[in-house]
Formats: sequence, structure tokens, C-alpha cells
Amino acid sequence: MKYSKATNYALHTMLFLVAAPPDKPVGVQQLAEQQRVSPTYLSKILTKLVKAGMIESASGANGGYRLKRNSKEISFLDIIHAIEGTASLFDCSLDHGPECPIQQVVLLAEEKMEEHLRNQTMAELAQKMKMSL
Amino acid sequence: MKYSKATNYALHTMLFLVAAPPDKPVGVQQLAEQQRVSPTYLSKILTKLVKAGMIESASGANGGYRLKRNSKEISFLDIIHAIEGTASLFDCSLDHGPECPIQQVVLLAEEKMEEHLRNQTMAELAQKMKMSL
DNA sequence: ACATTGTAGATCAGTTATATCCACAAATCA
DNA sequence: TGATTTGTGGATATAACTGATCTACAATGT
Repeated sequence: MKYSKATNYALHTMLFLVAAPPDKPVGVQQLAEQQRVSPTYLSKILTKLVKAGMIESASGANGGYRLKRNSKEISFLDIIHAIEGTASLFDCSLDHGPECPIQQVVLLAEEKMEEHLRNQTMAELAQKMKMSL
Repeated sequence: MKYSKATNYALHTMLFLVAAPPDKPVGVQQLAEQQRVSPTYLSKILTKLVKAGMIESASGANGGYRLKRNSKEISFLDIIHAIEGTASLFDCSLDHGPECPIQQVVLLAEEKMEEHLRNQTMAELAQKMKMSL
């Protein structure tokens, strides 16, 4: 079980966007070069973030992507859910009674992880990044 | 991102094994029928649990699988790791500085989940199951 | 108009997950 | 010993998913 590379790209792109000056959009070409993927592929990924309302895109000269919401309001979980979907990690494959006890355990575990990812905002990430430089 | 069906089968098999009387091994045929997969496929999965030291197998008449360790000592995480492997959920795909801040966040989140899965033993699961009947 | 930039569609290769069948090894028992 | 039962390993098939690219098109600014 692993997060997809698409999630990897999405998170890193968000990292670049929170670090960039907020007034000027960043082009997908630049973002794609930094991560060494084709612009069209990265665009597909970022379009999901656009539809989730985290960033906005602008066509034409001086177009690109920029944050839409405040970085304090964007969590890791938001980004991951936008790319991976929100389905649960586990679906009981058997039909034994109304509530599978295994399912309950795994779902609680998943919630612990999500809680942590929900509490980590992009703003905090930007802060961390500055300190490490 | 999802746990594999193999993990699903492994967890359910363990559920059956902790509920079964400990003296008599349970045959793979019976276990496979309950979960509606072929015995050979299930056997492959269970062999991983054998190699991880959780259960033991016996060939020949009256053979089958039974718990090896005490059910109090077997956690959800043990089983999941035996099937899914122990690799991390996230590997930074970029080369930006020694420690990717994204990686750190995701790994901490993963640890929260693992902590919960480590604290849930098969013995507790068996207890839960009894209560729900 | 023209250049720039994001988007949608088609497509494709590679990998992984799921699953089965068959042949074989190991153990029991007559 | 020989027959039967039961787990294991190998080969294989297939379906689904991931990762990725190219081309054509839509939208925007000069």
C-alpha cells in the first residue's frame, strides 16, 4: 500500500506554491521541470486541486497556478483526498454479521492518521521549510 | 490507496483461527470456502503468516493451520506487515535537501496509524467478536 | 491576430493484484 | 509399503491500475 506518485507531485507542487509570492501565478512548465514530468501530466493532477478549490488556474500569458484559499486553511488531508479520493483503506470482503470487527479496527486506525494529516496545514509546512534552509 | 484483498483474507483467517479451538488445526479448504477463494490462493497468503511466525501449518491427514504464538501477542500490524510489507506509505520523489518536510509529516501520520494497529491484538478482537454475537 | 498557457482526449506501456490449475512434498494411517 | 490427505511452489492468465506522453483545443493577454 502506497500513496501514488500523483499525490507526491501534488504535495510538492503545493509546497512550491505556498513558498512562491502570492501575487504572480506559477506556470505548469516551471513546476513540471522542477519535478521532471511532462507539463500535461502535471496539469491533470493540478486540475484536481483546482476542482477541489485549493488553487486556481489562469490561462494565457502570465497565467499559471496560485493558491486560492489561505495556506492556513489547506491541510495535507485536503490534498491527499483530492488526489487519492476519500474511500476507506479497507472494505470487508465477507458477509458476516452487520459490523465487521476488523473493519472497525482498521477504520479507527485510519482516522488517527487522517487526524494528523488534517492538523498539518500548508502554512505550517512553509514555516518548517524556511527553518530547514 | 487501499489494503489489498490478500490482507483482507489474512485478517479474516486470523479471526477464524483465534475463534477456533486451539488444539485442532483448521484446513485451508474450510477456510477457503468460508471466504470464497481457491485453496491454493489462500494457502499462498497464509504461508506468509507462517513465515512470519504467527501461525503454523501441518501437512497430511488432520493437518491445517493453527496459531503458533499466543493471540495476545499477535497484533493487527503484525498481520498487515506480513502481507503488505513494511515499506513506508510515502517516498519523496524529489531531491530537495536532506529531509523532505512532506515526508516527515506523512511518516508521522503513518506512525499514528501503526500505533493503533500495534495496540490491537487478536485476543481483543476475539473478545469483541464474542460480544457482538 | 498571435503568442502563451491551461485542459481534455486518446492512447500506450509497464506493473501489480487477483486468481487458478497442476504437480509435488510431507505426513498420516491402514 | 501404499494410499490418502493436506499444504507448497511454479507457471500462467487476466484484469485493473499507474504513470506518462502527445496532440488538439480552449482561454486569455498584448
